[in-house]
Amino acid sequence: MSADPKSQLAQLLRAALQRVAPDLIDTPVTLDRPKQASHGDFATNLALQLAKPARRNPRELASALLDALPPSALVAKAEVAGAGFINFTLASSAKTAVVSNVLARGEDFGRGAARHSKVQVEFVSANPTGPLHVGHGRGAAYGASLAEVLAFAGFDVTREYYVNDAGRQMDILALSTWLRYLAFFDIEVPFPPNGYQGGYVIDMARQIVEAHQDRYAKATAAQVLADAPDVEADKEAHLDALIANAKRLLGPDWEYIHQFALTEQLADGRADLEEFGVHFDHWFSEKSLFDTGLVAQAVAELDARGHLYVQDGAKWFRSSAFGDEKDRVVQRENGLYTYFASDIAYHANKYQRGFDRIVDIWGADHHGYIPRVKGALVALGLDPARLEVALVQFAVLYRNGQKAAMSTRSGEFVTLRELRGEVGNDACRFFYVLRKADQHLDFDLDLAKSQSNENPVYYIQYAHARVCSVLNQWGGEAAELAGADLALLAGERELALCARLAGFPEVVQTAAEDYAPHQIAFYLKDLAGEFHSWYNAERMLVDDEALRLARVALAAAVRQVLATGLALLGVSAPQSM
RNA sequence: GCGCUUGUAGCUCAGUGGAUAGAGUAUCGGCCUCCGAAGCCGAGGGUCGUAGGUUCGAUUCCUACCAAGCGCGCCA
Repeated sequence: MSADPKSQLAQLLRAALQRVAPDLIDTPVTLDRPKQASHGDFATNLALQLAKPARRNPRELASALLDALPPSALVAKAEVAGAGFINFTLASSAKTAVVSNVLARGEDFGRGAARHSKVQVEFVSANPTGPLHVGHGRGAAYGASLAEVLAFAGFDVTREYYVNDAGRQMDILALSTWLRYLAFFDIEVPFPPNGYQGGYVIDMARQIVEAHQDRYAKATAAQVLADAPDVEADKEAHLDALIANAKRLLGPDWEYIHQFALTEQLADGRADLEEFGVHFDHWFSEKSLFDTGLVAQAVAELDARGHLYVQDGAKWFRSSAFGDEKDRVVQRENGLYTYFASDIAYHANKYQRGFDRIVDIWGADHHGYIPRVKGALVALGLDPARLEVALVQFAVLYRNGQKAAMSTRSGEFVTLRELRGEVGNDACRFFYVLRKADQHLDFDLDLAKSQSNENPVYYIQYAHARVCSVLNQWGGEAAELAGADLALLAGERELALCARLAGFPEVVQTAAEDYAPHQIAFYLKDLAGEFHSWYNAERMLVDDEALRLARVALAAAVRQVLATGLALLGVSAPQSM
């Protein structure tokens, strides 16, 4: 069979359209899978679409189309229904053919044709200033699943993590680490309230003590606090003064502390993500953009194109001319580039690397940032349509029915590691992608922990394990299944399962187009449900040899698609559980 | 105040310019001498935020309003 039933049907309809209304041949032919079984396997509203331009009664048009439909062994029944729908019921053989198709293609069933289109997906990109928390977890799960789905749909995908290793936040982490280190030598500087409070900072300080003893402790508390504004008056200025003092007092050693903290946190995050099944092809350093001069270059390019102006000593990008609500600073009065400037350079660099499509996955609180980045791209003469920003709402944690505070600086957060440890990687990955990314996610910790066995992921995994168990008891060779007489799969549930399997490639494509891996999750729930239903209603390992082979073949096909789909979501497909 | 997003069953959420709007959970009632009961079958539960508009047809698209979340720094 050269094409799937859906596209064959569409071709038949176009032929009928050519004969009934040749002047309206451009009317798009759409085929839906009706919700109700009584409406057949596919339905089209073609006649309803044609009714107005053709100025004819839709039901009359529908029957004219039916009369003009070329005969095909594919269609068992075709009828006009409702206001003017045409409902098709496929021949059983056309429905069951999917079983042999799945078994023949194996893990490639559902894979889209290679598109030679390079897509970059950038996600997580959390500041390496502390452990990843549950909010990052959602971005990680979403990004990783989306990247898998895009790759499976046929795109050439690159996964990237943008490391913010150049900014003030890293300085704050380095300072925090050093202050904790000094405390080991009784040099007590009151810890700034806006420093990083987490215990991991103390751990890093201890490591430095163990490796280098008092080497970095040649300072007094008074020196560290010299000329710093009062914390109460301005805690940010206070913090900046401490950072400046630390840099001066430590000299070249500051770089060591800074680098140590960065390396440590990056390695920790990386290990965390790897354990979560989230892999990256590239770790792109923000600092490298400065070292290679790309930031200065991007700003100079904007300047050369006449999109910058100086006001109050700072350089502004005229982003309001490109749809942003106001202009933005790219270089501060003190000469330092803003984060926005390095982000412009970063995105210009993404374009230079030749990606056909660039997907940025951001926290939804950054939505206001989109117009200025796209504006900068336009200003640089780049096509903004190639950049797509997918927003992920933060997960709001609930503990004991209360919203849990979540702040990296205060150290009050639930880490991704904790969550994974208590809920399990599979349930975690699945739970995260079980809803649309741009929807708020209420993550009830108590529920997730206490009722983790009720997570729907087990429902799907259980279906997979059940098939595996049956296959084991059947004991035959996979090759035998190719000889199954699929015509014996005539039950209502069996045909429904076949139809569901046949829909998998479409689900993959729409999930990729909509950046919506949750569609895979819902599909798998449906597939598992229909399998469980069939399993309870019919026995597979029956005495009749031919029937047994046909049913085992169907079960094996279900197992394959469950395994493929779960893999796209980064969830394991256990043989037993 | 302006902008973006969201409002669907008690709760958590899918869904779609089409036909009688779905699932999980919770509640109630059934199903293991038979391939795994982490399962299945059934029941109840809805003005799809409100009001207009476009359409043969709107829960879906448009407008206004109401409510919630987020964003409006020479922070990142």
